[in-house]
Amino acid sequence: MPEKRVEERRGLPDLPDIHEYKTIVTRFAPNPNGPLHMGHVRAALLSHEYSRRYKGKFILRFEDTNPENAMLEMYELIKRDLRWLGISWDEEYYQSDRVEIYYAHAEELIREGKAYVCECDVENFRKLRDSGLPCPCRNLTASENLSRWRKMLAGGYDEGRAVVRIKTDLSHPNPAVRDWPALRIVTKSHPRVGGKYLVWPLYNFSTGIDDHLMGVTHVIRGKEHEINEERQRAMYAHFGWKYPTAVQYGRLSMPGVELSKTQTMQMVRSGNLQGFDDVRLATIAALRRRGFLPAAIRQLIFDIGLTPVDSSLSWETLYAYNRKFLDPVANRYFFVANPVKLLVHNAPKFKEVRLRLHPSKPEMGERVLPIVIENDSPVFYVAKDDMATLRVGDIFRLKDLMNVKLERLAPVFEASFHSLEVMDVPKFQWVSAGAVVLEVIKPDASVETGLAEPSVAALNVGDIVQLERYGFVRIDSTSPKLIAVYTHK
RNA sequence: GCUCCGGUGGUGUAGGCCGGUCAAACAUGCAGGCCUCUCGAGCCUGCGCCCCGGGUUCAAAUCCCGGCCGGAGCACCA
Repeated sequence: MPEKRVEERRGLPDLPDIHEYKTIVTRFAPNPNGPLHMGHVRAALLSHEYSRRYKGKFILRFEDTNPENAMLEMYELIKRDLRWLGISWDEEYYQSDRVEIYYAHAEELIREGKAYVCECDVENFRKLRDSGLPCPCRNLTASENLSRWRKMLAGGYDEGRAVVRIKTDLSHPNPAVRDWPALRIVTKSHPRVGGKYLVWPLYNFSTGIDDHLMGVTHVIRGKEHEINEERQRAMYAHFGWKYPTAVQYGRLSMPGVELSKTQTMQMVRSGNLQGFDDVRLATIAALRRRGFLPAAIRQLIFDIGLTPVDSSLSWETLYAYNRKFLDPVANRYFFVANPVKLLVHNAPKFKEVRLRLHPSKPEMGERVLPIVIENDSPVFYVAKDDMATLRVGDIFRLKDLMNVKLERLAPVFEASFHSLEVMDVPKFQWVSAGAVVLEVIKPDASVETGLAEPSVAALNVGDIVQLERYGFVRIDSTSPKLIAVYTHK
């Protein structure tokens, strides 16, 4: 019993009002106008997790009611990202397939005098709204509004000339919720449904209606939606619906990382970034490419939890979480960045050495590092930076092999054999025969080239390994060149 | 400017609704040690926090008021 308490403390808190509903229903409702990033994933993971905890239902709903920015390729990318994160959904909807439903509800409100078609110039409307006054259209009869509505649907208005507004209390303290717009005219063709519709619902209208129709019980969303909740509540009152339980969380930021979708899209288009999975981004696609594990991202998001306070997340924290999951499963290999040649004289003529793939898990197997011998001396490549720490006469160890004494720095590094047994001297990774060229893309998108031990050539794209004393790395491509992406230390 | 919301170690969270058991917990970070043929992992020790000021109370991180600071929104985007 006491242990259970501790368990519960460490996990997510319970959702409010869970006993008011027989089945808990949550949803994730992305706009397919850009790639998913850490900020979105928070809503997705939390919503999904709660639906599973309470054995409820989880809905994926694409909110693509703005033909101006919906992107066809994003639907699949988003689904792929979600699946990768371990998220499965029970129902899948596209708002662009539900336009008729929104029309029916709009018409109902208009007929009942709870909404009206406004032909006012936006600026005039705002002026009136801000002083709490109705615009001329508001007082039209229901039948006048109905004919305006039919005119809208029939294409009788140009873009921007008419909008359906939901009536609210004009004295609401926040002008932004007064008579908010629910549907507008967009002539641009929609990437999924083409030019089928001219009238498109705005966010609050379609989201509000869908949440009710789909039986959503808990809406988990960022606090930037607080005002939207108020707007939607006004509409729910018109329909006589009960508003779901809303939970909001604060903004998630990552210092030095661009999370904004519009900014990201711009940089991708302008060529400043190489794609949605550019290593400098915190999109899910980029994190996957860099070698982050879904489990690490899930754990981190759950630990951040549901607070309404803003939180800023550093890469360091992300690294720490990922390392915890990666370290036990990643194979180890030798890699030397910026290699320099090293000759060792008078050394035993080893042809190869067998090493564990994981230092504390012999069951993971071994790999072989062959050694080439030229003119009676074994030849190695070691990292330039490592050699820079030494002076002539210093003793160092070629890790897992032998200790040597540095004899001369030029024209090539030369050392003499010292001993075999492990000594308390610097230990450097090395490669020799069969080493393969490996390019590593660093987090700032720069590239470092080096030599990796032969076994690295047999790795597959997607494998995440540790290059000892260098860092974790995910194999990004194997041909024509062997390229890895640096994950973190 | 207006309307909301929030402020716990460097960072991320727990605790706050139901004041005392909170000179405050966990993770990460940083410092040191142990271990290890990796500058990784693991283990141990240490550092470090209740925004400020009043009030209520025997007692406040927790309740109230004020201030300061931060955030969100004020789109015919989502």
